[in-house]
Amino acid sequence: MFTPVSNKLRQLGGLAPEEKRVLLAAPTRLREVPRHQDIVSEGARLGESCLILQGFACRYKLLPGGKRQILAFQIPGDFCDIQSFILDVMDHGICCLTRCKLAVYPHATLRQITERYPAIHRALWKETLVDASVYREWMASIGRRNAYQRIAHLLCEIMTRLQAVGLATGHSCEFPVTQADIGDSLGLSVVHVNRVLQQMRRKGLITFHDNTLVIHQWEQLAQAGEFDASYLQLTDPPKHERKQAGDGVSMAIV
Amino acid sequence: MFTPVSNKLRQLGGLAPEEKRVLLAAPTRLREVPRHQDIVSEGARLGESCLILQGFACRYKLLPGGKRQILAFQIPGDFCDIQSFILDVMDHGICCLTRCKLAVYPHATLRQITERYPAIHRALWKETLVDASVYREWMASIGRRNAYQRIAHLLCEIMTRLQAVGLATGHSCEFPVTQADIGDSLGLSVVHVNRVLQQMRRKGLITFHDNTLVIHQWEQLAQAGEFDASYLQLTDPPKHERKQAGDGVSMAIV
DNA sequence: CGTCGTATTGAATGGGTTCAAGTAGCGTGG
DNA sequence: CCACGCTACTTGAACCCATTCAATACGACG
Repeated sequence: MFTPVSNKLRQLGGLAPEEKRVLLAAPTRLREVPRHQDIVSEGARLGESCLILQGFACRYKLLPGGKRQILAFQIPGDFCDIQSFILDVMDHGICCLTRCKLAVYPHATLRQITERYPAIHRALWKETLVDASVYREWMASIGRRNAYQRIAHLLCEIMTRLQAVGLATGHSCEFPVTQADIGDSLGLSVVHVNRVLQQMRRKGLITFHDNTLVIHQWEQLAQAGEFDASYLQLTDPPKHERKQAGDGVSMAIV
Repeated sequence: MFTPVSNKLRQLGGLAPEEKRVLLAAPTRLREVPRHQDIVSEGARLGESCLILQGFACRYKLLPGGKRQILAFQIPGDFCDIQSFILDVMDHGICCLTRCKLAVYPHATLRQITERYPAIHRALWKETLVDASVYREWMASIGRRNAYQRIAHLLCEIMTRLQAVGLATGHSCEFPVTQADIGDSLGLSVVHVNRVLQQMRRKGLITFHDNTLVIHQWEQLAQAGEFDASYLQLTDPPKHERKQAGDGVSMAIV
């Protein structure tokens, strides 16, 4: 069913079959959140964390002036608010870009699991460290790359991450964001995003419409964006068309 | 001796005295690193992690074009490369801004401790989550604030963090960075940093020379930078002149 | 068929960069 | 003691990448 999740679990480093089973049996319920609605809002104090089964979301901050900064895009398999398990108050919101299906993990359950299984504890920690690694790369992008490079880099990142969880076919994937979203994630205006995307299309590097991104010339785009996937900490090189049995485990609530 | 560390430990959330003792007894040796030298270099695979006892450091990335992005400033009490305990390869370097004294924690030791003491495991995880929270705030700053706001925000952050570990007296602290460093941390050119700092000086908001930062008008600067300290996750409100007994624990190797 | 959200285009403006030159402080060595 | 070199800071002027403002186009949807 939710192969992205089992693919993701494989990334999560060194979990034994039993530990994977424990993690998949933990969520107590399924939650659905409609498009453009918060999964978690800034300032919230939570008693549970959510794993994305289906759909796209984004972390974001709203600044006093009304400007928005998107901090990350979250895709199926991401444990999108696991940090609330440790930090009391959310310093940012998480909003659905599409309708999302989530698996809900009560913090009490996570507490029991992490105290009993140090390997799971480490795996969840790792998940947040990979997030942090992505933050760092974005910071470098926003701080030191120009608009063309930033957009190229972002598109390569999205494609690579979706490939890793089996949600891309070749160099094509769903990426349900508006040009305004891209702007808010890279510190650019909508207008300029539009112009740069056109440049890339004219050069034949990409097509991007109907929420579908296709990268026609991976090498050129990756080079333009100085993209090197190592910061994503993917243990397996992203392969296309990988068939995944999910280690024979499946999610209890589904 | 190293009061910043014991102050920091108090932030680290709900550690029992014994657990603090364990953490302080764990480092096997002291390490000193001279100014402008890497504590850890990008690409390194480490067998140990370092806690900063004295001195200032910064995380950074070098981009292919030769540009540099500073990702964070690290101060005494920061567990500056704990992430290498979980992630195999460093995706960025950490460089000393001043001579640094470090307490070295072998990963094997950390492994034993975290498996035995879930609370310490959580505390170390939390440390990295606070780092991530700071990354997010910086991203918002670099992406959506102008030069004046960015610099104001950074100066407020530094002051607040140093206050929290007892390294500021009132609104004055040591901040041993060049204007180029500030530029590289905020995505600005040296020239522009210089001009904005002069603006702030002319308005009487700050003085900043000889590596000493003084904020004369905290309210104005904080407002200009939209600074709200909550993202720093300081459990105690930073108080000046706080005397700290360190819970009667002290570091074994010192 | 009007409306809303998104994409597109042109033109003017501006925040910040880049280039270039000059200044100041400090340690070193002859 | 001064020349020298190094690093950090400062200033002016030209330029440009990206923003802002404003108008238009286009498709989906009730």
